[in-house]
Amino acid sequence: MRAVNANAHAGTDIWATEADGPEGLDGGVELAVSTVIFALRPHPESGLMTLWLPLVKRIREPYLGQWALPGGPLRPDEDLETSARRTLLRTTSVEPRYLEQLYAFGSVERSGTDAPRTSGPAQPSSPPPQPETAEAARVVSIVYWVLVQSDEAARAVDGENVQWFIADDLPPLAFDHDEIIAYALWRLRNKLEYAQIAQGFLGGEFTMAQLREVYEAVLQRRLDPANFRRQMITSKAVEPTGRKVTGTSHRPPVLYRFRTRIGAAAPEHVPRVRSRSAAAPPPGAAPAEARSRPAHDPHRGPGPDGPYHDPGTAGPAASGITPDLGTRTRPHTEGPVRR
Amino acid sequence: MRAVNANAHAGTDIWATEADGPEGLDGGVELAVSTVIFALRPHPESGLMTLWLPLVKRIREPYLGQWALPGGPLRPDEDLETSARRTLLRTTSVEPRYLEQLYAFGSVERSGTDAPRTSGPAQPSSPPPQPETAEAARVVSIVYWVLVQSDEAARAVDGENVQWFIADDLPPLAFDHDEIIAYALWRLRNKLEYAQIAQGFLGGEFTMAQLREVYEAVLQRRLDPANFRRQMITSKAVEPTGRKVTGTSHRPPVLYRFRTRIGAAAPEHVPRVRSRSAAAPPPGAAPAEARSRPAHDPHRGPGPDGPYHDPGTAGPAASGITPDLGTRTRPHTEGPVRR
DNA sequence: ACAAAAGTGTTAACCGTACACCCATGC
DNA sequence: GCATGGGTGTACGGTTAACACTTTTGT
Repeated sequence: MRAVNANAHAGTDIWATEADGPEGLDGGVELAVSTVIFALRPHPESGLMTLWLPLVKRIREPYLGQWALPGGPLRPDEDLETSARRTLLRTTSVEPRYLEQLYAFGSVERSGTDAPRTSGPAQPSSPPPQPETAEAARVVSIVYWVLVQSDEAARAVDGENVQWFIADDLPPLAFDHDEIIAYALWRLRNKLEYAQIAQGFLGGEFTMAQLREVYEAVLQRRLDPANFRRQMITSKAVEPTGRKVTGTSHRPPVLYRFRTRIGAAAPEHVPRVRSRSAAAPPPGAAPAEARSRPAHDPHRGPGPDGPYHDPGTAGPAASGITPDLGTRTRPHTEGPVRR
Repeated sequence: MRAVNANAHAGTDIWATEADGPEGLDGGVELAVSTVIFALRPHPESGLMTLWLPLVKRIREPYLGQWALPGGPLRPDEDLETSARRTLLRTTSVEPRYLEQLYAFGSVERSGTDAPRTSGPAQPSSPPPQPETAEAARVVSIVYWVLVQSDEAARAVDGENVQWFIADDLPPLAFDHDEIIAYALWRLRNKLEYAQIAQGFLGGEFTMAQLREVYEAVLQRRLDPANFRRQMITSKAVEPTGRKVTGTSHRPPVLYRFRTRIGAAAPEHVPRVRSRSAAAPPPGAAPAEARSRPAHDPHRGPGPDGPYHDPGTAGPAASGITPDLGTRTRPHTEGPVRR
């Protein structure tokens, strides 16, 4: 790669060859930035750590009164990421521990009115005739996903129109936000397996059990403590701080920290790693790149990353899609298996 | 995932809680869609298959005369992907075999003028003061990457202002297009390892040698023919058609086909797989998600996918980042190693 | 002592890798 | 027959996955 113009930026991406005259410059297309914010909190019933996210109640017509993702129009003097951070602050008053662009949603149909929108996932097909409601301008939403530390999120009380919900059990949502969230969830779960984003939910120091709890909560499956520890240690992702936790009524656990901090904004390129059965992503909605896992997330900037997973097809190299991390479900607290 | 409002679409992503009045609705922010188009052609010197991509010469002021990615403004009645396809047709007259959203680039600085744009990769930092050139509206570019079949691309002759270049040896580019291409290249190479996008360069039938040639060209390393074949076969990615190629001056090779076709548009969630040393992505530019591994690419729609790779950090599960595919470099045509 | 969780060891199965070797065809 | 890929066999080594076992603390 020969970066001739080092640090080139700016970019109008011009229709260089187009002899097009004034041509409709985004006539009527608005740009919004939305955010999917994740935090871990104990489940009200089981008490197990679970994924939660905040939604805001709409106070305008299209979908008035329904729940939607926090977001807003992009300001002319504001970067996309900055806009996402501003939304985060505004709705939850907490700082992001991890932030990354998810995807740009721009179907013509995903406009304002909750009209027809016939059926079937966003298939290529032909542009369906617009519903009656003529107004409602077209909006392209660039969505970011964010991780916030659990205890921080706990402090932030729900505001007037803001409320936290369990990510896997949401109320009816406005627009295509259910698909967006499904995609974000998929990305989070996928990326957790190859990138060190778990620290997005943790503080600077933590025990192996806490780290494992994050993985178990996000991946929704139990992990073998012994294998999990070894993998985290041998992967060089974490290192012991030397300190311990006392007063636990059992052997005092050692505290660990991540060797490298994850940023919160640029596009990144992550090396893919593994993946379990690669649960097919939500059929309808989301972006493409995400599968993969990509691994990666340099600037958190561009790119869906990676290693995301595909709708179903494995890849050539995908021959051995095998489990990973602490693997197996292990008896744990249920049944008289062990001992 | 409880899809309450099945197939919800539309979406203005409203600043629901915002009590903001008329507030600057995208005052001056324009939306463009650009495309990074890849095709394989033999290298003029070595004759080896190499990655090429078409660029267009700018005919307007910011960066007049320089090479840039094909693209144009988003039409109000056009989907993002449709816009990308239109650009592809316009510049190369070929059909896409694979198409996926790469990332949305929207830094405030990446505007029109090739002014200051100080230095350093797009770091969070504070918004640098705008250069003198007051005009040049701000543009947010949603970039797609596309794969076209080699022989098709070969037919398309270079137009007036369109010319194909070797992907790893490009001329100075306008705007931040060099970073965008670097990111797209990273994504292509990364995704090839876990998704079946190789068919984006091939026809319906091909020999193992041709398929391997695609991998070797994109990944820029030789693969062991024996192991490569086994992996492709056992991964169920391809299957023999029963037909053979004759007149080869050696044992006639069997023809294969992919078991599943890759689409060309929705966001996808791809299961991550492996990755070699996970070459760090280009520092400056790109998106975040891309790294990794990611896996997945449902709709080609949203999300960087995958398995992208990260700038450097491996993931927890990334413990065993090992090679894959046919592996090793193998003597091949050089030196008297074999036989 | 006992419970409970932290942490260590061990082993079988699987997969990636390397590389020797056989096969089929044109010249 | 011989050169040239196409295609098969196989053994080594590293990693994963499962699970038994030891350590350390509070009560």
